[in-house]
Amino acid sequence: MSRQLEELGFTKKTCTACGNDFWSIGDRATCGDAPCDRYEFIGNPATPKKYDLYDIQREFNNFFKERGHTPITRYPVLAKRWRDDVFLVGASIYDFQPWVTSGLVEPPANPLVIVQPSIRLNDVDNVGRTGRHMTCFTMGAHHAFNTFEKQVYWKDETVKYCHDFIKHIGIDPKEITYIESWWEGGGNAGPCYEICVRGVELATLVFIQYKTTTEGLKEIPLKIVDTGYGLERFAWISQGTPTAYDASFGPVIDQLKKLAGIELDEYILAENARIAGMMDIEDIADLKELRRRVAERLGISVEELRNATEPMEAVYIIADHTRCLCFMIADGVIPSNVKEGYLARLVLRRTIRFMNDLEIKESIGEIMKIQLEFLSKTYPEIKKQQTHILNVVNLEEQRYGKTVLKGRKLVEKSIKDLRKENKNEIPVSMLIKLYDSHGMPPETIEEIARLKNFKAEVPDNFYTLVAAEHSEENSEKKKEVELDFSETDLIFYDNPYKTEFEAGIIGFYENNLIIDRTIFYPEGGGQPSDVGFIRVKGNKMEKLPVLHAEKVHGVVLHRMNKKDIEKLKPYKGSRVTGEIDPDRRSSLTQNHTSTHLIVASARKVLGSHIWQAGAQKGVKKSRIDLSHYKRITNNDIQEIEIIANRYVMENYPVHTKWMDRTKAEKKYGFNLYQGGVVPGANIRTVKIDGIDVQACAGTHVKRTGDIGLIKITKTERIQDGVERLEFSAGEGAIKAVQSNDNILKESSSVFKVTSQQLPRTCDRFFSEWKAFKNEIERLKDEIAGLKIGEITDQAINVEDMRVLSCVVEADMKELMKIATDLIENENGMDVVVVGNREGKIVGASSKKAMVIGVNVNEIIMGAAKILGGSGGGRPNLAQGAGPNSHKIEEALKFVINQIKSVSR
RNA sequence: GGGCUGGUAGCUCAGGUGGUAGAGUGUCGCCUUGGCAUGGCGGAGGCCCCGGGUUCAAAUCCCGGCCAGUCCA
Repeated sequence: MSRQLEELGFTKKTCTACGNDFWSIGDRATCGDAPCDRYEFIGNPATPKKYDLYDIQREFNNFFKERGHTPITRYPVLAKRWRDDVFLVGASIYDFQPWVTSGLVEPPANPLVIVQPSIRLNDVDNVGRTGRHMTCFTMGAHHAFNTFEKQVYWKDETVKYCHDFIKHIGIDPKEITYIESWWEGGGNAGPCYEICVRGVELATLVFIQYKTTTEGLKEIPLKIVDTGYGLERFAWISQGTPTAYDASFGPVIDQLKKLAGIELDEYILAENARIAGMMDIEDIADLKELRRRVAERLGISVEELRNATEPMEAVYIIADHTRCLCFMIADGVIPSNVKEGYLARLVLRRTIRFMNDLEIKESIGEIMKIQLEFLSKTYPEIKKQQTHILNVVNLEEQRYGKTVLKGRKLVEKSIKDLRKENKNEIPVSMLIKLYDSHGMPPETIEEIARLKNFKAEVPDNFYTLVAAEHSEENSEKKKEVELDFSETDLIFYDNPYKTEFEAGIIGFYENNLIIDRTIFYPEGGGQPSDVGFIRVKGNKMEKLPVLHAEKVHGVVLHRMNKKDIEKLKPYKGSRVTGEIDPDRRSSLTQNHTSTHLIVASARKVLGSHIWQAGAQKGVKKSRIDLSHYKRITNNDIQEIEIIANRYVMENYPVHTKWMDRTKAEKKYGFNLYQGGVVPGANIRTVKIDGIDVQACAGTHVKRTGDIGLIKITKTERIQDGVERLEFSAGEGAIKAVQSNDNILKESSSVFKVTSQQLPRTCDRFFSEWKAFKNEIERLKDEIAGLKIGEITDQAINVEDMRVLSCVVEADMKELMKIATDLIENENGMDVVVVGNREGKIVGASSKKAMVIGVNVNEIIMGAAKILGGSGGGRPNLAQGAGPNSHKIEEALKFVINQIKSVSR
């Protein structure tokens, strides 16, 4: 590891401050990294020439291109495009994991150079405040992938390249230190050098040679040079600006300053960045400490410092976040409440909050335009997505507005409720609840409370407390099945329409038969397995059903009934014939090709951001999940349906072809992985000319015309940002249409109208029904009034109360009306209890009766007990019922007796 | 994928512990005024999201579903 450095005149030393080993030219006590050394470049650039971020990117690319590296265009920041273990690209090496780094797939070039925008959100709180943290940064990297057969270059050359590049841009080698360290990440590990100049770490050179596993480090067949140059830092050190932000996106900051009407205090910023550089900032407590130290150094109070710096920091945060959002959304992230979409929403809402702090009147779309304008010069692909980005951002802003408005009302109500309880502070538990369930940022709650002269204190560890609310769930890990069989030959690929075949039995695993070749499609890629039969060749044995097929490490397991497996066991090594259910296969095939057509149509109708987020094919119906930032309207669905069916009618051939993964990616891009990330060095491409290409292992029709008909039957919002379409293909589609037809016919026959008239008829019936309902209500009221006249003379006097207790021909509703009317309408009644022949009773009482001590609910309860049921209600109005309706007179007598006993 | 909210009049929302569905706003009519702004009075407008269950009784309690919001991985 050291030969090259020695050759360059470096010697190894130990840092007197941190104890790490490092290399440098000449005498030196400290390692060159913060906090052992402080920033020495602010206001004092380390290079003779000033580089902006674009200059340094070009310089970096050209430097390595001239030295035999092939430049590769950047990958999308949405890592999901080719891998399913992380959401976003956090470093250039993510582009090549796991296929290239595992040695399975050839790299796109070797050696290569790439300038990769990368996103890391774990330090989002530090952004804008430390002068160096960003959510989105540009990682320059040169990579070499060394295999046993092909050695490209390793440590010595890497160090030399790095050294030469730093020298090339004009930094004095005496200022460079190489700190020896160890690196781990993304499932790989190896020794590394951290390269520092004037207190700032500019690059890391990693020599990956291990895989990190639960059992520890495992050597991998490849030796990978993984370098990472923080290009923003290079721009910063070359310009000597107070912060890395000014150096990286100064023009955006200038415009934001104008909009917000603020000036930056370069002196404070520089001092802040210098001190921040000395600190390892991880949480809010660290940030507070940073403020304290900066204030002390400047000789002002923390309060004064905060007032001075917060607006500047907000500008930096907005500039940083909008840049991050541009990449995210341009590359296909749709803001939502889950996964990477949630991360985008988080950043977006944070941006809006800081815009509000600065009282910027413009919408976030306007701010994004500034950023887009700036980025478009370097990234034309972002410019292309401008309309889409602005659509998404504007919609999100509206949504956030609604959320905050709702939350604000909730907070105001909560304060009101708390005041009633004589409290003057919002408890932390409520802050957590408001944030967790309603998305109210605690700072916003604090602000509202302050306006209402109410207290609310957000603890420093607020987000830790929120996290504690969420109990940990443990994910079950699937048991790895170890099989010692050679891979099964999948003959359905060569002969997709074949339904019978012959093969040899090579073994058994649990309830599964293993044969050397098969036409059974094993479940995968959202396509269910084939089913069918197997029989021993030339034997009189009956056909044995195959229930299911799945592929484990290339071996297809044919699941069968246990008794059938036992029957087959003696025939190991024999030949078998097999057949699959042809109708099932043909339906699944039609359904599968249809998914490709529907996704392609959806992209056409809704935009190129449409991405398949999952799919499940079936015989009768299938479904696909599409990423889209709003609900798909019925109009859109119908248009998608028409285009998909047009593709069918135009009868395109469907080409399938096995291709080298890297070559396929180069040719078709990541749209290949629309249907999900597929494994392996070689991938099978399914191409419908001019419409769609996907990496797909499923079975497909020869020509789109074979599908027959595609019918989208249902849409459903399965998540924010993901819409599910259900559809049927071929005969299934016809059946779906017929079933809709039946529903229509059945419904219209109920009304005895044609189906064309159905909507109008339904509407008419419904409004008539409502009108009748109201009419009945009114009539019951009237009837109750009439019945009152018939019974008032049955009232008796108990002490000085008028009491009525009798049977009336009336239903529950009428009984209620009678009882309440008699009490309320100044008939002089004090207690009324009425019952009917069905065993229902209702009682009501006047205030006077209640003062005397008559509680109708208790009386009714007792009376209902006589009826064999129960009842209750409020002291002035109660109801009850029971099955022994013939005892109604007895119950009513009981009522009188009760009132008498109470009034005495 | 998991957790937590919510779904009631056209709109915004109330409805401790099951017991006659409410307010504000809008709408319509009448009154006040020379007319308007306004003010007063009155009316209409509810499958209390859907489907089960518990109960004498469910907007309310329980289970399932649909829709929306939100936090976390």
